[in-house]
Amino acid sequence: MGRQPCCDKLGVKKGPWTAEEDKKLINFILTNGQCCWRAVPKLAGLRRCGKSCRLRWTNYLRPDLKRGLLTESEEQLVIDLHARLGNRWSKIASRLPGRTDNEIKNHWNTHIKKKLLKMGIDPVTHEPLQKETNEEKPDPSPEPEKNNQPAAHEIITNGGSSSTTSEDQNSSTDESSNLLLDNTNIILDNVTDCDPLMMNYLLGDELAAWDDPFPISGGTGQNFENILDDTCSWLMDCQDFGVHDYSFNDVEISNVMNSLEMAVENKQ
DNA sequence: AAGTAGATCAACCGCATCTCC
DNA sequence: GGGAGATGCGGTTGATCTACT
Repeated sequence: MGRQPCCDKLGVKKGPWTAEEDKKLINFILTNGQCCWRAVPKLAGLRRCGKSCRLRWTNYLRPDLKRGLLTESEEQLVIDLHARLGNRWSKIASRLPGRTDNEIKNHWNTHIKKKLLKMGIDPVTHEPLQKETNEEKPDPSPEPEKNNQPAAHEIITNGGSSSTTSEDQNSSTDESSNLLLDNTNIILDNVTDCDPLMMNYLLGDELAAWDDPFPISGGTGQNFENILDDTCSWLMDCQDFGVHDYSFNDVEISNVMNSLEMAVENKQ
């Protein structure tokens, strides 16, 4: 005897979320926190499956999300991380505060991939594309040193002047970590428009708070307070978040504001 | 102004792993 | 320890938007 299925599929709505549904989900999670997603639709009065609710929350409604295109520094970071981690978008996203794996994946496929191809870099291997494209099947054991073009993350992060070679990508984890650190420092040097979250990431050892950015399952809201730092005046800035679109009434907004203020006070 | 093609991105699907019974 | 559901992840789809003809 296992558990009950996540959703019975019957009567479960699909497709784009409406403002009303968003509002219900936001209200529910603000009140109850993230517990078991399977129970969320029922408790929140949504005709959605838990999976869909989780996705909607993590990819779109989460208050700690940044909106808009990735900055140049974020893009550089994505390229660098992708060179090391491959298509592990969630791992990459965990290094970019306020960004979701879906967002990064989309951005990669629509922007970065093209950019790299334009630069003559294979977005999969991060190695320079073989010029002899007439040879569909290159040497099965190509020697990267033959091509003097630097790899993608070198061009992006080091302006192509790095001494990093393709061998580094196959080196030990420690070496990779050091390289990442080096590149991160370079990025840091070049970052001029870095926002606090980005700085937090770049300067901190690990972004502990972002490992579990909104985990109210324990009911303490401890980390929720963390995201209330200067960067997350998300509800205070309702236009950006689009709260008005959800037709919160004054009382609802007031309740949320009070909660936020209390959390801020507790933190101080 | 209308039609078409390409770009974008939210959401879904299916698989892998984790967790619970 | 094994089976089954829950959750998370990556790939893909398709609706919508934008640019171009």
